[in-house]
Amino acid sequence: MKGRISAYDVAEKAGVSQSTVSRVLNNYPHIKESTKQKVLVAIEELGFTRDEIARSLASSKTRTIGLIVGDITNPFFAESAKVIIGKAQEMNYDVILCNTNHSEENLEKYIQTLKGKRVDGIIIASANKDNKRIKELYDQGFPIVLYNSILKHQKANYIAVNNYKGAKLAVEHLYRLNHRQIGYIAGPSKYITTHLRNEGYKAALQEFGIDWNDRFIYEKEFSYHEVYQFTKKLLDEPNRPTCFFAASDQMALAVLDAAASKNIKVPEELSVVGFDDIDLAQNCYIGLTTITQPKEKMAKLALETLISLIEKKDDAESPIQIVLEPRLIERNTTSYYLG
Amino acid sequence: MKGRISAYDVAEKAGVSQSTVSRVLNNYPHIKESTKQKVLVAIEELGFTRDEIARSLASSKTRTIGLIVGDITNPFFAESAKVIIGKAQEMNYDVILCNTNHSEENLEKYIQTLKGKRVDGIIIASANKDNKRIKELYDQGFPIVLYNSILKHQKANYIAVNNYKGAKLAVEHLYRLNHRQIGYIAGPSKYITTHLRNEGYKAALQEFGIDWNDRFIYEKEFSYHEVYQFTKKLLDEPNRPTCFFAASDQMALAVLDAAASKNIKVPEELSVVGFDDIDLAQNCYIGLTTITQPKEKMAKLALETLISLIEKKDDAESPIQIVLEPRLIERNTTSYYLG
DNA sequence: CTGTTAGCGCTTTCAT
DNA sequence: ATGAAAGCGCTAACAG
Repeated sequence: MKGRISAYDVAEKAGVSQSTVSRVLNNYPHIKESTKQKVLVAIEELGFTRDEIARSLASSKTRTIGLIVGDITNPFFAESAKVIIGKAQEMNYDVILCNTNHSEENLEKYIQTLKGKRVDGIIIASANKDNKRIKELYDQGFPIVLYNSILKHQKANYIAVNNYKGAKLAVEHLYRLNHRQIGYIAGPSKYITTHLRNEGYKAALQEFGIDWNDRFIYEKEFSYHEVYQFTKKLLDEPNRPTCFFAASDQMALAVLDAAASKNIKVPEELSVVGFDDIDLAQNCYIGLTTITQPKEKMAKLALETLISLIEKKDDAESPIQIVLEPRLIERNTTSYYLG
Repeated sequence: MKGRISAYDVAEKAGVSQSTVSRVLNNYPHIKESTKQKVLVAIEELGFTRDEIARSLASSKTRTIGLIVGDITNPFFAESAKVIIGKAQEMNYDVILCNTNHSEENLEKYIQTLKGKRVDGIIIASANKDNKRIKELYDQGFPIVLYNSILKHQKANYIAVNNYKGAKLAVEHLYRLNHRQIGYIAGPSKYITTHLRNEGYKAALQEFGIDWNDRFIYEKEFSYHEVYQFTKKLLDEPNRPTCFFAASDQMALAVLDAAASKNIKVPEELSVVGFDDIDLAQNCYIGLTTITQPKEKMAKLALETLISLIEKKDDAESPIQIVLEPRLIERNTTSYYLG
C-alpha cells in the first residue's frame, strides 16, 4: 500500500513527460506510435493503474452516480437497481446505493453526502413530495432524474408510470368482480408515488359511488409488520373487506401472509391486487394479480436520461418527462365475489 | 455549478487562514472559541460544503466501500445489502454496489475499478473459488472481507455459515421424511459457497447410501428461467424426484413455480427445501422449509469487521474468520413421502 | 492557538 | 508531437 506507482514513475521509465503518459491514457489523437508503445510497455511493467480520485479532482468528473431508494429489499427497487447498475457499468459509471429506509431525513442526508462526494448525477426512486433539497438540485441545474415519481417543476426530469390511472385500474377490476368492500393498503402519502396512487383509489371509489371507509385504509409507514397486523385485525371484523388493493406488491405479499395465517383462502374468500408487477408476482405458485409497469424499460430510460444530462454540453434542452401507461394483469389472487 | 466556494473563500471571509478552516471542519481540539465561531458563521453564510474528493486525495481515505454481489435481485443479497448499507451510513461510509450478474469477468472488472476509485475496503458476497484477484487483494493487505464465503488463505477474513453442514441438514431432513429420490438445484460450483453446499449434498447422499443420479442434479448457471425449465422437464419423467433441495431460496422459488405450473401440489406431491431463509420464506402464504443463516448478524459483523480492518492501525492482528451454525426451519413445503 | 507550505496524482493550457 | 507548469481543494507537518 506504500509508495503507489504514479504516472511520474511511468513517465520516467518510458523516458517521456508525465503529461504524455496522461495523453496516452486518455487516447489523445496525435501521439507518435513509438512513444505510445514505450508508455504502454512501462505501464504494463510497473502494473500502473491511474488514480481516479486525482483524476476526479482535476477534471471535476467522478464517473459515479447516486441511486436513492426507499428500501432495496422491495423487489421493485432491487429489480430496477439491477438494470440501472448494469447499464451504468456498460457506460463506465459506478453507483453509490443509498437506502433511506423511508426516512426523509436520510434522503436529505444522502443528497448532501452525494453532492459532497461530487457524484455526476443522482437518480431518486423514492422522492418525497415537495422536498426542498430535491427542488434545490433542480434549481442548481444538478443532473437528477426521478424514477417512478413525478414532480411539478419545469426543469424536472422524470420517468414514471401513470400511478393515478394504475390505482384506478385496480379498483375498477375489483369493482367488476362485484367487490364493494375494498380494503386499501396505501402507504404514506409523503411520497409522490403513493400519493398519486391514493388519489387514484379515491377517485375510483367516488366514480363508483362507494362510500369512503377510513377503517379499510392503511395510510401509515411502509412496514411489512404493521401492514400484516393491520390486515389481520381488519380481517377479524364481521363486516370485513372482501378484497384488498395494495399500493405495492410487497405490501400485497403482507396481505397474503396475513390471510394465510388466518386460513382465509385466496381468491375464494379474499381477493388481492398489488402494484408493480415484481418478478415474483408471475411465479405460478403465487400468481399475484397486479398493475404492471415496464420496469426494465423505465430503469434503462432513467439511466440513459441521467447520463445524457451529465454529458450533454447544452443544457438548454427541454426536460425529459416521460409517463408510461400502466396495465392490469389478472392472475390467481382475484375472483368474482359471490355475495 | 460554476465558481464553487472553497475553504479559501471561507477563510477570507472569516479573516483566518485556510488551514484554520480545515481545522474547525475536522474538529481539532485546540481552537479559540471565538475564531471557531467566526469560521462557522462564514461557512453558514457562504453555504460552503467541503469537497470530499479533494479531501480524499489529500488524506487517501475515501470513506466509501465496495459491495460485490452476484445478483441484487436475490432477496438474500438485497436483505444483506440493506443492513450493510444502513450500518455503513451510521459509521459515515457510503457503498458502491456492484452487481456481477454472476460473471467472473465482471467480478474482476469491478475489483479493478473499485481499487481505481480508491475505496477503503471491499465486501465480497459472491466470491469465485480460487480467484486470483481476490487473493492478490489479501496479499497486498487490502481491507477485504468475504461474506457468505470461505477462503483458505491465512490472511483471509470471512463471515459465513457452515454451508457444507447446512446442505447436509437439508438432505437429512428429506431423508427422514422417507424421500429417496432427491433432486438438487446446485448452481455453479465456481462459487465457494455453492461448491461447499454441493459437497454437503454429496456427502449426505453417500452417508445414507443413496446412489448419485446425474439426471437429478442441476449444476449450471444461476438462472431462474433455466432452473424452471430443468425442473419442469424432470417432473415429467416417470421416475421423477419426490423432492428437491435447492441451494438458494430463490432457486427453490423457481422449483415451486415449475411445480405449480404443472399443477403438482406442494408438499403433498413434491417436497421442497431451500437455503438462506429469505424474509419471504416465512410468509405464511408460502412457508418455505429452508436452511437459515443469521443474515442480519452476519451482515453487521461483515461491515464492522471491514471497518475495523480499515481503521485499525496495527494490521498485525490475526484474521477474522467466523463460521456460524446453520439451522433447518421446517415450514409448509415438506412432508412425509408415502411411497 | 494559528499561519505557511508542501504535497496528493492527475488534467489542461500554453509553449515549443 | 511533446514538455513545463499551473492548478483542482483539501490535509498535515512544521514553525512560531
